Amino acid sequence: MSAIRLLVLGAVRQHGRAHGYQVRNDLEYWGAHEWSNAKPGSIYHALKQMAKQGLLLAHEIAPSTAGGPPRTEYEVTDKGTEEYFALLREALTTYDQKMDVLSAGIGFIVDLERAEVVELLNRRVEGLEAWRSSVTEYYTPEDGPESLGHIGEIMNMWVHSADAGAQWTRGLIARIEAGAYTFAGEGGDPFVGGLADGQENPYAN
Amino acid sequence: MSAIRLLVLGAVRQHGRAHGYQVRNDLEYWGAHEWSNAKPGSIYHALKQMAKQGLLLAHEIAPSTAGGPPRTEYEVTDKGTEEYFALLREALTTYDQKMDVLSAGIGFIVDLERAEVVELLNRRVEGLEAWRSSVTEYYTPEDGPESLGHIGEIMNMWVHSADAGAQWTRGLIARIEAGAYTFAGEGGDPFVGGLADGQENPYAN
DNA sequence: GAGGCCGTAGTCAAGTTTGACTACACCTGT
DNA sequence: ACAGGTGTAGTCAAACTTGACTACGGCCTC
Repeated sequence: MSAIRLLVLGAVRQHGRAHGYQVRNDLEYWGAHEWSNAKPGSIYHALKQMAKQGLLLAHEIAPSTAGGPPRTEYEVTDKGTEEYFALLREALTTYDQKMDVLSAGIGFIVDLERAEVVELLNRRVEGLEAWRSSVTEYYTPEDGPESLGHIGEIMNMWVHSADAGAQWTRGLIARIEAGAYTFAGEGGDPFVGGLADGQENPYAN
Repeated sequence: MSAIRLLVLGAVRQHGRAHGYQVRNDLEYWGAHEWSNAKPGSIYHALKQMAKQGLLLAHEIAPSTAGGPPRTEYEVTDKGTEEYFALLREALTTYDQKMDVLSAGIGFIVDLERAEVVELLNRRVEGLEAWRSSVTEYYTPEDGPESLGHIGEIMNMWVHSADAGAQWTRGLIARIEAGAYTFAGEGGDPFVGGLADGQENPYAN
């Protein structure tokens, strides 16, 4: 899974209804173009594709109010919402080393309830630990680690990075259990990481 | 940069002359299909593409000796060797979080000289540290980290992972400086992570 | 000895990603 | 008033990736 669908679905969902350029701006505001494949072409492609698959509803819209060509606005359908939450849960749970997907998941984490988030992250830690031991078994065979030569350093890096990932995840779990942030179903203002409609982007170049 | 070109160039280079299936097998032996995009289609595509670009020389070869369709053998050209070392150096130096590229670089690290490797890895650590401080400056603005809400956790993850990467790199540098492994220009058998011509792959499924 | 399976070697169409490009409207100075 | 810059919105071809598929020979088995 690539991060783009989750990012685009989440961005559209936060606006209720959004056109491509708005999504593109939101994602740039999050720095997503730096840690994921959220580039213009990919964003517009994802929008069209998901509209074709019924995850988004496309409204043809008259020429923009702010210059430029006419634009298409999108809305998330029920099916799209289902897909969104499936992707979000998967992003938080899977323990492979895809930083972009995990980052996207963290960005939308407050759309889930606190208890579920803790459970998903715990599953992530478990997966990471299981994977770690399967790797160390593989690269510490009876004939000793030297048999792998410098190739063993690759495994070493994986293990190191799995450990770091598990440690970070445990820290996040602790913060969340201690009451940090406001999650779904907890009243209060949900934190929205997007740009309001007229607000300018302070981080744009 | 994706890891595939480096992997394919390196694999062909180790054999001197290799056909696609051989490369595919080598990469599977290294587990590369698990941590990179080294899947059949990508491998054959990379071979053809690089042949078209003059990085590889393609020899049309008669029907295979072991059943199956006729095969094409490839050889790395001078231009390809240049590209190979450029990619290898870049893979070891750049500090972005692409595990697949770095893994591929580690796999071929002994094709460089020990002193250069240490220098490249030191550059990697420096880059990581510089990037870390630029991120922490960005997400600890004067109005405090709270302004970012849970989005700050994304930055936190990056920083955590940069720290882990730097720490692992320092460990590797120490092992290499202490004399581990045999590098280019040091005589001795270079460690070859490939399969010899008739050898079967013990890790194939 | 024929049918089926396995290993070898590679192809292909469909989908995705990339980065440069287009097209339009507003603003700004001269 | 109009040339050029800037911001808005999106398109496009080329490249890359994916995973399922083809095609062929040898081997086993009944």
